Amino acid sequence: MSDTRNQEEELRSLQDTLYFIGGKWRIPVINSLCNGNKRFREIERSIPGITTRMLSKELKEMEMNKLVKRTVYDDTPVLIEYEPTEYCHSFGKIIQSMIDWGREHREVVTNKKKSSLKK
Amino acid sequence: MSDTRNQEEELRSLQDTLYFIGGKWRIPVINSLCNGNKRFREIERSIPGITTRMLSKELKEMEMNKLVKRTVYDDTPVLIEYEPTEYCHSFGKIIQSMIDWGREHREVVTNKKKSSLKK
DNA sequence: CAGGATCCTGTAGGATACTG
DNA sequence: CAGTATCCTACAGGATCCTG
Repeated sequence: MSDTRNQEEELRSLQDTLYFIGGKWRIPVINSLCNGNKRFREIERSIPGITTRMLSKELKEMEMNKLVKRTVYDDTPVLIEYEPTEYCHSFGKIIQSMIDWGREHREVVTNKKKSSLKK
Repeated sequence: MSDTRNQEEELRSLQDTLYFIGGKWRIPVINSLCNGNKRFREIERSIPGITTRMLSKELKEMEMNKLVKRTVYDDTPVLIEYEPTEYCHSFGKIIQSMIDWGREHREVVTNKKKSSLKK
């Protein structure tokens, strides 16, 4: 119950979450799924810049980690749908607050981008 | 006002925030500062694994971006203090929800780590 | 204590082309 | 449509040692 212990535990929880977020695309993909996109191309189009390779990897990992459910309907042509699990949705609140924060601080962040590393 | 436009705007805000989070250490550093750590070594010790090089870079960037205020008190030996700005604090809520999420999903995330990529 | 300077490497992730 | 397969590289970030 010492303060140090508390901070350690906080930090661990925090780093778990950071680890979970992982790469560049995890969050946008979760967001897209939570917005109702289900088909591979549909998700792809909703995230400008992502490549099929990256999306494919993300979805595979997310399936392994029970973040999405992949369903194959095989009427020809094959139809495949991805759906976010509850676990996935549980992350939605954080994403929403990230969106809000980003919106609120648009200018600041934008300025930062501009002045980034110019020598 | 179309739905697509909204989603685009959401995504932009989200990616701004993600960009802001940036590297591996930004969030832990903000967290440490918000927990009241002020001295370089103090911050360093509160974040196991970080190197002086990384902390130094983070703090410098954060100062440039008005996330911290650096104050030099020059009684010998020189004393230096870092303090989070309001802007920095504004990110605190998100960090807190990350901590909560991480805590709540500890097992899941932990299992994920273990089973990560073993062929 | 508060950092700076160097050297080095892994790997995330981009580009591109192909398949059933 | 729904992905796989290759090839390739920039750069984030680790390890180490040094300085005022």
